[in-house]
Amino acid sequence: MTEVTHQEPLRRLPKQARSRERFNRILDAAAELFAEVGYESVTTDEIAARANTSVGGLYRFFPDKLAVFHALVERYLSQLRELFATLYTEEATQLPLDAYISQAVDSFDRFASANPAFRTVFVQSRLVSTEILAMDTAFNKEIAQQLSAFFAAYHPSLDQSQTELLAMVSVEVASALEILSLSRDRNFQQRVLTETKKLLIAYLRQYFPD
Amino acid sequence: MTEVTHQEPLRRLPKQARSRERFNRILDAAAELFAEVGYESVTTDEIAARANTSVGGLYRFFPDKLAVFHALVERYLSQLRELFATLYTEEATQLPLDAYISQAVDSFDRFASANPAFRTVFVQSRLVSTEILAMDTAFNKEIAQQLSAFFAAYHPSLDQSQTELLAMVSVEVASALEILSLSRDRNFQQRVLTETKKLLIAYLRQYFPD
Amino acid sequence: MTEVTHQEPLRRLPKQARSRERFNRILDAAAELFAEVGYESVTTDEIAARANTSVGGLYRFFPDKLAVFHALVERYLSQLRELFATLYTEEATQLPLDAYISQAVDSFDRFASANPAFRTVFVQSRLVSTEILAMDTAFNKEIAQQLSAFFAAYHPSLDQSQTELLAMVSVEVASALEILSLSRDRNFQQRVLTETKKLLIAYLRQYFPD
Amino acid sequence: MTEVTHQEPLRRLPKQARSRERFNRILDAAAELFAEVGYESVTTDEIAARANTSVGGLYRFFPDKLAVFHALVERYLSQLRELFATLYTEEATQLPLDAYISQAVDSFDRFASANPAFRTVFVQSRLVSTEILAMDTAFNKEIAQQLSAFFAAYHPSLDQSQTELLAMVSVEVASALEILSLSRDRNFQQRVLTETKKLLIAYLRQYFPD
DNA sequence: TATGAATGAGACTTCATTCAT
DNA sequence: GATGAATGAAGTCTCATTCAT
Repeated sequence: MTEVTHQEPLRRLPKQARSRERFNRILDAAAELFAEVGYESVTTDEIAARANTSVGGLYRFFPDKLAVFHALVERYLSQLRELFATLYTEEATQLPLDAYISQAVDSFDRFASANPAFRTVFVQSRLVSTEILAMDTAFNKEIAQQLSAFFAAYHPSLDQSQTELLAMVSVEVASALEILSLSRDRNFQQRVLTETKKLLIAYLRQYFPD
Repeated sequence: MTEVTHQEPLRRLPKQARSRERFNRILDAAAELFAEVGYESVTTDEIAARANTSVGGLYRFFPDKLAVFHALVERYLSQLRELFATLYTEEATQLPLDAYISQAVDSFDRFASANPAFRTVFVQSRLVSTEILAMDTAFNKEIAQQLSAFFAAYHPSLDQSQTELLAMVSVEVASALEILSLSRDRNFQQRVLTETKKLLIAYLRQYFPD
Repeated sequence: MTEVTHQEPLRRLPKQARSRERFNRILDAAAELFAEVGYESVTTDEIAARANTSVGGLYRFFPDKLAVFHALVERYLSQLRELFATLYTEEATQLPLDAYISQAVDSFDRFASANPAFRTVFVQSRLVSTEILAMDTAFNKEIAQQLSAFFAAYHPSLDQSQTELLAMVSVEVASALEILSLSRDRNFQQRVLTETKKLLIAYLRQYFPD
Repeated sequence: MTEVTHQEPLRRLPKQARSRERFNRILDAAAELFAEVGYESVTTDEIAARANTSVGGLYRFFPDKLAVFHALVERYLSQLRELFATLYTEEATQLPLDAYISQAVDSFDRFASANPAFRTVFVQSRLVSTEILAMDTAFNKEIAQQLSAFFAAYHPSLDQSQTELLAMVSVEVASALEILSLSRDRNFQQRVLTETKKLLIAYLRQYFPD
């Protein structure tokens, strides 16, 4: 934990295609490395090298190493926000619970498979900076509230604290099993996915009998 | 990640009561600090200071910083092994599923509450050294096999790969929800504990209808 | 101190009016910045920016950062040479000592006031490069010799080593008091100027009684 | 100019003889190097090497490079304060002006000869940090006020602003000529010293005729 | 020709580890 | 055996200089 507060998150937001591409290459490289050996053990030189740039290139975009992590988390967050937005639509509320859960778990799986470093990076948030921990916490609250509102639509008589609890538990479980699934081959992944759905359905059916 | 392979895990296993006590004080200090700021960010001076020793004192027991982490994980592991041993007994097999799960979740909760740094430390294993990752993986496999054998006793017709999957999923879910529970006050912890039991029971009942 | 010896002092002496102007703008910017924060702390980017050019523009005229300092010192030197040339004329020798000193101190004050960075830049010469130190030393010797010749004209019986010493002391004192004067408001500057004249007159009158 | 404000001037004030000696060796090495190539061009590695330590050793005493400069200036300042304290005594006021000036110039010369880096270091104060500039300014004011009080004792009818001006001019001139003297061999130094006395006496006699 | 993005050497600083006391 | 001062490798970041556009 080097710095706790952190101004000036980015040195410049790249507009040119060329710059934008390098910016994202750096974030991709950082994601891999952070997931492989952890934030502190990654050197800025390594990030730059894996992104096919020089350190100087990295520091053109980011004021310091922490800002790279910060930007990476923000990129994940905005992608996830988008993902969840597509899940909580009008029509979704009309689906039977089984179908809805199945679809949600599949969506999340697609995201996590496409972003293998995602979870490992998030798990480090707490340790990297309190500001990033706050981002993470705020995001989780946001998602849980969205999902909670969704549950409330299914079963309006449940009180809010109860739907929020269900939401948190569901998200937590889905995330944990997603990581487990990613630890092995594709066949294993499929089997875990199936169990995740069975588990969530069995659990939530108790609250939403229809 | 400083070193990946690692000989000579301990300089000496302290036999004298005095030594033994200091050894444990160092591990306690390390657990707190690793959980607070992460392995790489903790300095050996800090560990020693919090354990009321000097760096030199630390290096009397541990050949290097990694060995401290290693020893800490081993201490957790042996405690957990003990815990699980009390759970998989002859009599346990006689209990109804509900009662058994409830008891197991409570046991695990007691352990985790008593060892607040436990999970945060484990989460870092992967990143700290491949050797420790291996320890962790081996341990999880061991636990899952024990639990899997247990499940097989409940329902002998399930094949092994299936009981192992159930075991892994159950352990993963229980762990994740335990962390979630520890993130807030005691009231929240109780509510999450209750949900954990409901969730596991609903899930496993599908496989063990009786 | 990056480089100590230094070839190729300038990339090209600009002839075009446009170029000439940019060249001087760079030197002006550099003078300000060197005086504000010192040679090493100034970046070539800052010089270029204050001169309303780009780094590339700067490197079109100067092979490296040191050359900028070098050129700046040379510009000051040639201005000073001109100044002193107007002071050591035939007619000057005819003036009474008081009048002559008064006029010389006033001239020097006009120059220093018009070039506020001048002294701060010179003070750094020693530290920036031995070549520039040499320039500075050579110049001081040159001035002292001119002044010494002048003194000899006033009082032919003094030996050369003595007139040279008088010259060096006089120049040194005038310079030091000029800096002192520049450290405050215009009123203070006037008072110091008056003291400078009184001091030099009192001192030199001992050698040139008439 | 790296830092402008600066907390925590020293990491630890060495009490043990061993430490104290190393502390002073570092300051001596720093003085030489700062005088040779300037604050920014000196590396902490060089300082440590010339002081026969390692960088780490340096950082045991000083939180950063600036603190070394700071401590060096403070050491000079306290030595100078002592020096001036011995000059402005009761008895001194009884001496004839000539004798007093001669003695003061000699004292200052002894100090400057024994601390060859002194003036070059001071000249850089302005550029290194505003805090150090402030120290320097405050010290000069202090000295000028002491000397001014002394002059007032010689000639009570002069107003304060006038005695202060005389004091500043005298100190400035003495310093400048001291540097000039140090630029050559011992014979030259003696000759400049003699001129310094003649100059100050001639100048001040105008104000203190007796 | 002018621009400013890219490079990478090198500076400052930390901290794991050793070892004299 | 215990202490904590000393060492120096290694990491983060800056900035002089180059060069593609």
